[in-house]
Amino acid sequence: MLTAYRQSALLEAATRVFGERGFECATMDMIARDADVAKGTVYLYYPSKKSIYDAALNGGLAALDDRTGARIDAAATFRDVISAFILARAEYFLERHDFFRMYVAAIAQQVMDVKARPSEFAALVDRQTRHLEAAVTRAIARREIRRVDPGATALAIFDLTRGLVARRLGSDAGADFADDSAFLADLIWRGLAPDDSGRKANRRPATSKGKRQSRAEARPRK
Amino acid sequence: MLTAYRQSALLEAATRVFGERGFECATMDMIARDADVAKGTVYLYYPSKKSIYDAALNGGLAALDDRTGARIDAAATFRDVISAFILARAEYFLERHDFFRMYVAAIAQQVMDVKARPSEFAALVDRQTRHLEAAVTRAIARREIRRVDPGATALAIFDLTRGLVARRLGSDAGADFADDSAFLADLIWRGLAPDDSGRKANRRPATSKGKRQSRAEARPRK
Amino acid sequence: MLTAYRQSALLEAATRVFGERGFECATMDMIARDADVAKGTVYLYYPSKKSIYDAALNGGLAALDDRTGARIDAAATFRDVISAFILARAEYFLERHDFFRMYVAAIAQQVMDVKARPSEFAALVDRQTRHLEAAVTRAIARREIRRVDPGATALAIFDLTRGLVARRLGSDAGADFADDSAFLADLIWRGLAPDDSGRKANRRPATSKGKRQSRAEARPRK
Amino acid sequence: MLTAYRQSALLEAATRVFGERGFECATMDMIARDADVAKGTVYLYYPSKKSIYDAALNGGLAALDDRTGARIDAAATFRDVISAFILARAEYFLERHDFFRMYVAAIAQQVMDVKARPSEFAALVDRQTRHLEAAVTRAIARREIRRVDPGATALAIFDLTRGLVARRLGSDAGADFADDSAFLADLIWRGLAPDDSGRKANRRPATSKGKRQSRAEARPRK
DNA sequence: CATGAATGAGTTTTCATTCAT
DNA sequence: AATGAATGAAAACTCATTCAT
Repeated sequence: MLTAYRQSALLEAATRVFGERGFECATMDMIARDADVAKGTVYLYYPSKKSIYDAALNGGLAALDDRTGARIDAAATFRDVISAFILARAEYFLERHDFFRMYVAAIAQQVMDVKARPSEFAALVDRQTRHLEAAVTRAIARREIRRVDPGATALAIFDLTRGLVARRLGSDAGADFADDSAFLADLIWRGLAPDDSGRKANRRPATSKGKRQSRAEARPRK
Repeated sequence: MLTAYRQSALLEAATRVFGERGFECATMDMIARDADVAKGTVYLYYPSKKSIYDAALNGGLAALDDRTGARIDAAATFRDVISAFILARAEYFLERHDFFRMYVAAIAQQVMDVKARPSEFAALVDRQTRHLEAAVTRAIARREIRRVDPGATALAIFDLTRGLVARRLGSDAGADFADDSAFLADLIWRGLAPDDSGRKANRRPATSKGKRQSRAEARPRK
Repeated sequence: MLTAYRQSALLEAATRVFGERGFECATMDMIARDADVAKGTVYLYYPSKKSIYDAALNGGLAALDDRTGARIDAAATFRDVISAFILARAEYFLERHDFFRMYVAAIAQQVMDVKARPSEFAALVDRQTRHLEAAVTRAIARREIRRVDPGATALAIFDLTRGLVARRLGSDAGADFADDSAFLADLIWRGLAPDDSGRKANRRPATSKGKRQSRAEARPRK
Repeated sequence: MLTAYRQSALLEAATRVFGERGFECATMDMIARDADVAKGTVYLYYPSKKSIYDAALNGGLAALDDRTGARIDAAATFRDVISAFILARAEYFLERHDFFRMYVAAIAQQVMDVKARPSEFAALVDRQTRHLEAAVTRAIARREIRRVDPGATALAIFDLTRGLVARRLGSDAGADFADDSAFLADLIWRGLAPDDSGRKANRRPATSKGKRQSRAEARPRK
């Protein structure tokens, strides 16, 4: 159906425009023009500005999630999981600059709306770390890494990845991206190494066990 | 002078309003009302919405910088530097929720405006990691930590701190904040431990030396 | 022919929709949906929104007129004419709420458009009182009632009927409708009784003779 | 205060525009232009199109009510009450054509919105017949007129007046207005005359007593 | 210095009408 | 004949900014 084509063309246009100007500064007219249709046509497919925004954001996020999840599952060791997570996300975002911008803005928005009711976006963001968290748990069980809080660890990897991508997008170059991601993967891997033999730099044997709530973007699990 | 008083009252009001609604959704009227002056009065002190926004943002950022810098300088060991950085920033932000929200939105905005000209804000953000970067360099020289890229390391710590605070602000709880920050400090510290004796989890001796540009929020220094 | 069927189905749908929402708030889409055809199809039968509106309005009005005329003609005495007029109209409107709403709105609209060119609607409304007016004239000739201005009298009966129906439609009850219509018929009948013998409440022997223009909804006949 | 001046100038402009085009077709821009202010200025005084409409309608209605009430109270006999009611209203409306048009449209609208919740407008319309109804009740007690349903009677007078004015506004002339109103007053007066001696045209001694709900525009009293 | 009324450009959204299929 | 996707003009409402007092 042509409808499907229009729908996705509009979503792409919306991602472009929202990514470049942000929700408030984007206008429906810009989106329409970008998609080469008249303003009214956009409303044939999405009933409001908010709805096309949500569709673009959640759609992109779901795709990201699939990709990340698949890569994590394909990783043999936890060392590979870390790299897989960082690289999968970084690659996805680097392919889709505009979507990344929307994404960052949406995360920021979430921090703003303190009392926001649990949105689909929040749920998707949450899912993002879930996979990683599960991998951390498995790695602990396999003694690949020391006993750490899986949630906090997943979030740390998540935050580092986000920072990495943000910086890469800002700078024109992408040359030393491999170095940077390798550095982060290495940093985490070392930071999670099991407490063996005589290590000095090793206080606080981990964090307390009671804390499992620290969630992706901080929303309690339910 | 009364002028100074007004100026700062307006800045506080602006921080409150911008923090709660974001730049676009905040109105000059809200700010004026919050500061208990007439709308026109705001324009006596700041020539535009953007200008009062910038003043509020940069003012808060400068204060944060001072505080962070002082705490870092007071730290004896690098282990303490890490904690000092995380705690100084977290405390500042937790005291000033509204400012943190402005800050996060501003960072996001920066990611959005790809072609943004170097702003004062960008410069200030940059300065934030400078102090930390210098501390990393010193720690390497003192053999406290292994040879890593100081810039990348500083940014990693920076990103982790930001994520920590964002999560803390989102959730109502603040109980396990100490745990979380300790976990992160520990993770980094371990991750930076010198390569001694027989450690296994240790590939890639560091990252290449040529890369010093990876900057806070990624803009090349000028 | 199917064409005729479609045409009348559309008219019914239009009456329903216009009656419920008014001309401005009704949309062609609603009418099409109500008639179970596509939007474009409506335009195959009526060239514009206004035209389908007019067709629905004038069609309903013509039917009303036929019905009222027949009932008046069947009445033996003028007393019966009054009742026939009131009841014929009231019954018709009560059967077709939506049409009555259209009708009322159209009357109001006519009052609004001061400079409106003589419309078909105006002519039809005019015809409504003509029959009644003729009956009044005959009744006067037969000495059933005193010498009154037939036009003014017909309009008075017309107005009272309209008010009665409007009130009946607004309230849910329909119980005391018979009472109300009887009351009105009686009021008029008494008001028109010939000046005989010793009646006291009887000043001003009628109204002047020159005035025949007072027309239904006030437009001079042409 | 200038504010009061603006407020009433806007109300006048609104009455003019709403009276000429109706609620839907009137635009805020027209009102603003008519009042010689910018579009935004209207919103300084009235928060929405609906609100300025309501203010204009209810304001005009309240003034009408005051005027009518005063005139009725000043009437000595019930014969005078009838004339007073008709004339007071007719004069008011003839002075304010635009308001009358708004009024008629509002009444029509009420018929449309079957399920409309009791509006201020409905209450004001109701009040209009209350005064008259009370006068009818008094007249019955004084044996000036026969025993009729006061509510129904008041509404009949109300409807006749409305019809009269509507017709007068439509036609250019106003010449025979005195005649017409006198005719109506006479018609009603005769129709209400007490049942004395030997009158023929007199069936149904009035209407049943149980029916007091028939309300102006049909809303039950409370 | 302070005020707050006034402005009007700019945004979202609706819907009658057209026209290719 | 019938469809329904596309159009774009029009309208309510917002708000940064100005300026007379």
